Amino acid sequence: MTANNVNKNITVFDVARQAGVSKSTVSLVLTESDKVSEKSKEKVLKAIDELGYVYNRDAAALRSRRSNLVGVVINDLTNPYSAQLAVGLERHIRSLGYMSVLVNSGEDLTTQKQLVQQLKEYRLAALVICPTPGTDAQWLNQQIDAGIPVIQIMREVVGARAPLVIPDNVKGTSLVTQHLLDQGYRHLAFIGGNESISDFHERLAGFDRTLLKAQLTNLQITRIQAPTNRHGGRQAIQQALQSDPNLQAIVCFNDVIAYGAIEQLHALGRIPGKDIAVAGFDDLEDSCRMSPALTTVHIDADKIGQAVCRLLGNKKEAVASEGRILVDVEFIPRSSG
Amino acid sequence: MTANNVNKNITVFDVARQAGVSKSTVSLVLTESDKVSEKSKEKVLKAIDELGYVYNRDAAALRSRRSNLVGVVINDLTNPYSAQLAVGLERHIRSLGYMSVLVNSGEDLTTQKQLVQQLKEYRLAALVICPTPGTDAQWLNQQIDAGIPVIQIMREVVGARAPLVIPDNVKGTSLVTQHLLDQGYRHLAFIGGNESISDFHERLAGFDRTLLKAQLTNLQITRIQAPTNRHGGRQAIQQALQSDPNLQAIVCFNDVIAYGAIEQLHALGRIPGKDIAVAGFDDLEDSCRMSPALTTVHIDADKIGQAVCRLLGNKKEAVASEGRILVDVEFIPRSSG
DNA sequence: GGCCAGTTTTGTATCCATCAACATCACCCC
DNA sequence: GGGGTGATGTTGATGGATACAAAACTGGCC
Repeated sequence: MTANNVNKNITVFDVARQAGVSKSTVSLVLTESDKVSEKSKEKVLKAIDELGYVYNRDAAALRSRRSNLVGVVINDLTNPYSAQLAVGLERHIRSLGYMSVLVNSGEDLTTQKQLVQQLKEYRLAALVICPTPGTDAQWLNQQIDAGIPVIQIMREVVGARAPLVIPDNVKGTSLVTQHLLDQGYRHLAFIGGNESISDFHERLAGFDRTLLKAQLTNLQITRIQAPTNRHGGRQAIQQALQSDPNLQAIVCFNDVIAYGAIEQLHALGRIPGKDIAVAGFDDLEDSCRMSPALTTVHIDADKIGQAVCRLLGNKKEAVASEGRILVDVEFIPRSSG
Repeated sequence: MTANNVNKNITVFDVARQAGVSKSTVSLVLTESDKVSEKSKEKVLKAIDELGYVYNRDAAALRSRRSNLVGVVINDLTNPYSAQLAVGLERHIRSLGYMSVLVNSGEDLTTQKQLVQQLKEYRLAALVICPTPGTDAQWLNQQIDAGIPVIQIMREVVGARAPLVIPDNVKGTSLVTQHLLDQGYRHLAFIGGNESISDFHERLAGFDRTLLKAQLTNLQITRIQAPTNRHGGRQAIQQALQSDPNLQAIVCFNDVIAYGAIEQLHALGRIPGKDIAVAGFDDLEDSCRMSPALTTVHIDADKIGQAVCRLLGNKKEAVASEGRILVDVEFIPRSSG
């Protein structure tokens, strides 16, 4: 009653008293409203600093019926590209004043469902999801109907009413394939990936269409699916060589597959980039530094982050105006192919 | 006033009415208290299901003055071991009923500070941090004093009053070094890492002490620090070979450094595991599958997760009883050394 | 002084689950 | 029968910020 209560938290009320304004004004400053004069704002900020006040997000979220958390569901954080993407997304989301809650579905449908169910309890500002194979459009639409703004990235769930941010996969593999054809290679393979994800179809389509358009008669083409990790790459190239011993060039579903392929070629005593051309997709940080440096397609994780932020910022408008953002990619020829 | 208000959220009150109990009882069920009869519990769960009630964490956190969020600050998510660790941690933390908020400091001190400041606004249940080099013990202690239970992992900030979970680094490199000595190698190098982090000192200590204990007179030892990525490994081995052209065996600070070293050796036409032995530390997923398979030290990310959870569970007791949990490591000899 | 339109500020109700303290109940013991 | 004991259940106040509407300023002008 008399002594200053040590155990009590400092609230907007204390700040208001210290600054000589009402708590509403403090709240306006905290939410960066422009309806507050420079003078009041300064007084409030000074008081906040003096008291060491810490904003209470729980109380804010309770009243405003929405937190500033953005759920980010990544399919597989142990995949280097996903990690790179997650880091970029997190930074961008934070720069918008949101906090990202990064979770990993591990490509497991049940885990993904549980995660989203749990995330809902936080009244997310938005949900960014790189959907696991087999994700149900109806389920995703349910989440949207429940009031969560959903943004799909990297992979498309057909029929979902959520805006989408993906790299231009078709363009990427088209450029790679054309490059290899231009060098005179006619025995080509596409290895890695899995038909249950949309980007596989797109990347393969870029490959196939380019071959078709070239109208060459002496082509020999091999296609091998494989798990998206190094080991998958190793196995796939083994299979591809079995199916076509005169293989000249390999388009890999992504860089990790390419890493595996290159390792396996080394082990077989064949020199990648010389005996056989290898190209990837993603342009991981290591790809430019390995030997041989990997020919690949650069996806700018930063641009993906920016696109997601554009959608986050737009809120309403976004869904209607930009249902699908295609992020440009860049072909990077290096010594491996 | 009369019609059912469509826009209104379903709350514990609605559930209580549907189940024919009070809202406190519903709350008890939600917090999994054992002070509620099986019969009431069933009624409540049925009502929750029927109404499609979603728990509101914000309200809960506001009243209970603590959220169920656990902040996880990782130093560098693009490092594969960190990613592996983060995934393991996240899974464990979730299994305890908490939600992990994964953020990436990118080894940047200012970012780390900002992140923690932001995380504080959520009244974290705990903060798990893999501290960036240069982290100030006093700053960390301030956070603890502010009421956040802090757990350090992988790296130690000397003077911080936070419990610590680290792998047995000394044992790891000791075993590696002894193994190399046993094979008769006398020209050894330790490459990679940086003296501003505690694990570097520990791993180097394991190396040095083992050499000392061996009491050999014909040793030639090289030590090269380098950034912890593949490129660092490539550069470091280049330097090491310059300093000792007859190098026989290399102890790498971690697997990523070893990957770089192996690549560079390949490029120089020297066969790792045959011309020169290479060993790593971490045992990344790829390490057992590459060629040559990498001799390394296995750190079980799961065990780290378990140890962290033990600390999370204990609350009070933990800090006193288990200030420092040393997670056992396992030496894995393979063909690279 | 009074009035206007626009900008700032303030008072009050509200968001929803939890806590503390208090009822209730069945059961048993002396 | 009085009252103790332990398990369940309930009431009412509470946590800290924001939404909303109403009030209090602005400065200019009749």
